[in-house]
Amino acid sequence: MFYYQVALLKSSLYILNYHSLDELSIGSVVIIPLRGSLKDGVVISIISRPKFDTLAIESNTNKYYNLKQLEVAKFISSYYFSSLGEAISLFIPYPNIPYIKNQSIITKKPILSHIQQQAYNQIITKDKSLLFGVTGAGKTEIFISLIAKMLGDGKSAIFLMPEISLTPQMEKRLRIYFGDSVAMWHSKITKKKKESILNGVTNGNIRIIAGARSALFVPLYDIGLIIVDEEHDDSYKSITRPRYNARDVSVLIANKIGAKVLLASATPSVSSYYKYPIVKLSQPYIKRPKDYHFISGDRLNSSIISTIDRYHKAGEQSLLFLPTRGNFKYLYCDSCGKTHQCPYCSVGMALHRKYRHLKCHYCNFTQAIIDSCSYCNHSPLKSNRMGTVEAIEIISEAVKDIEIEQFDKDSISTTKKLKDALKRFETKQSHLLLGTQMLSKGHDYAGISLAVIMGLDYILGLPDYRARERAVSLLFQIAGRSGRAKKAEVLVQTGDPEFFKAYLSDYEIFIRDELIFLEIAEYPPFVSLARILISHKNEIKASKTTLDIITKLKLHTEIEIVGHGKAPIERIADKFRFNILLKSKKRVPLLKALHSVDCKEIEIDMDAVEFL
DNA sequence: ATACTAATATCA
DNA sequence: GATATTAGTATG
Repeated sequence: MFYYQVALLKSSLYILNYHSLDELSIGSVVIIPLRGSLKDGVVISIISRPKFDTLAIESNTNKYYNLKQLEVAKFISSYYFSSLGEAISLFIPYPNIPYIKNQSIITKKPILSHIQQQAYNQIITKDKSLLFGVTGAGKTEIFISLIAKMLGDGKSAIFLMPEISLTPQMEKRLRIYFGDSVAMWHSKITKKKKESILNGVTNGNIRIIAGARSALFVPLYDIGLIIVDEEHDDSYKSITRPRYNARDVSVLIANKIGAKVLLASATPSVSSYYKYPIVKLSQPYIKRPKDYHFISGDRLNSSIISTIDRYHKAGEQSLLFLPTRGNFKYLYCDSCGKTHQCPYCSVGMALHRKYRHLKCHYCNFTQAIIDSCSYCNHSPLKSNRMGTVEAIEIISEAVKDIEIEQFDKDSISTTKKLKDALKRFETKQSHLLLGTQMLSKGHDYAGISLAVIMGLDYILGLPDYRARERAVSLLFQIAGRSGRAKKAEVLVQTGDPEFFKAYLSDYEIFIRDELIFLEIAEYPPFVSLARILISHKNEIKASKTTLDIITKLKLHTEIEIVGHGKAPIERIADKFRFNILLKSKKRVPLLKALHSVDCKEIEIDMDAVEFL
């Protein structure tokens, strides 16, 4: 009889013990009984007979996790505070059949400019590097050359992008060089398609996996290179357990399997700039100067509208960025000043005019539009904050014959809608791209002569130690979308133009300044930072739990409790929320302290990027 | 005392 | 995550 520790897949449960008459290898995916039903588990280790009676493993499957996958999963579970089963579940197991592979594939290669070739030569000698190159400097050709080299060496490669919406465009470019040896992988790929891709991987036809976070966990054979494009993007951080950062885990995996890792961005994160060797790609193909203009205020005012109008009249296309999402508009009362809030969350109910209802963006509670104040009964209610929908209405009214493309999560919900919107813009059927974050995410649009950026002050004011980094990087990303083909104007709305002006010529100057600031203020990358989120239906209980945890944490002298209290969003889905923010010069004591309070009702967010 | 629901503990 | 167990509370 053999006894085993088994981690349960997709379960927050800790490791359980089972027995089997068969000798099973570590990493085997097995079926086990638990409370009368059958579950998937993974054999973690062989143990001697436990003191209690065990149940028998129901059956073995023909899938297994290899030791490297298990090691990485163990790290993820202990560093990001999830169960081992949850961490292993990120990975796709290997099938128990031999891989047919390892032959060298010769592909087409792009022709590199002298500058690109120099960058390539530097990257090829390093196991980790950060490619720092402005938008349009030709990073993609370098990626392709590196991947081609890997295929030539009989290895495979992973290419990560922060968002699914970026994959179609990159797929096109990769297919030109790699044809069917590249496959796209993300959560929207159908089960059937995924099966066929995994087939392709085992029979050696597919050697490159490109896609979002989950692409990192596809069981490729002999991975030689992991590329993390737009590495500064916070979308790489998972907001559900395990709360891992795919960029950081990429570096870890590359280390473990001896692969090369390349991070890349036009606006690298301050922390990656600090941590990794930089390869600069400074000269854009074609140097296009940009004209920056600054205006004050926080509304869509006449000077913004008249500028858009001027460009439209001249037959030029524009882009307008708003910080807040689609229908992010609240109802508020002119008389008592209160905002109409969700009954279950301490956030305003967003007005969705298209569907004529109010919706909570946190718990999806929906109700009909109300017309009098629920506190003082005053009517009518007013709506504030500019949403994309209202901005489009205002501009359509003011600018004659302008066709506007709403470019946000509410309207661009599918790949097809994205493609269609970009197509209309490309063929000049539409003249203005108006949207949120999505506009900043590396979609390629040629021929934009004017970029208008609103709401930077709102971002600067967020309760986040990276607020400045987010604002400046956003400005660079949006500005980078314009002037690909000709000289462009960038209109920036902010109350603090001096702050931004200092950095316009070079993002690196900002990074250096920010590093000095972060070192003095003792924030990452100079310390480790973690957030504990406590949430409970009963506010008193949540508050008490918070204080209990703090008492426990105070026993640990090597960590600092930065602060604690109600979360900026006090209540979500009828649960009261409290935050504790912790930091430590050394990562190990912080992890140790956090493991000492690890309990079920709380969520620990290591290297948190969101503080709401 | 009993019946029901909500909160909590436990699973090998 | 599902479910057995316990605590909590309304009811007669």
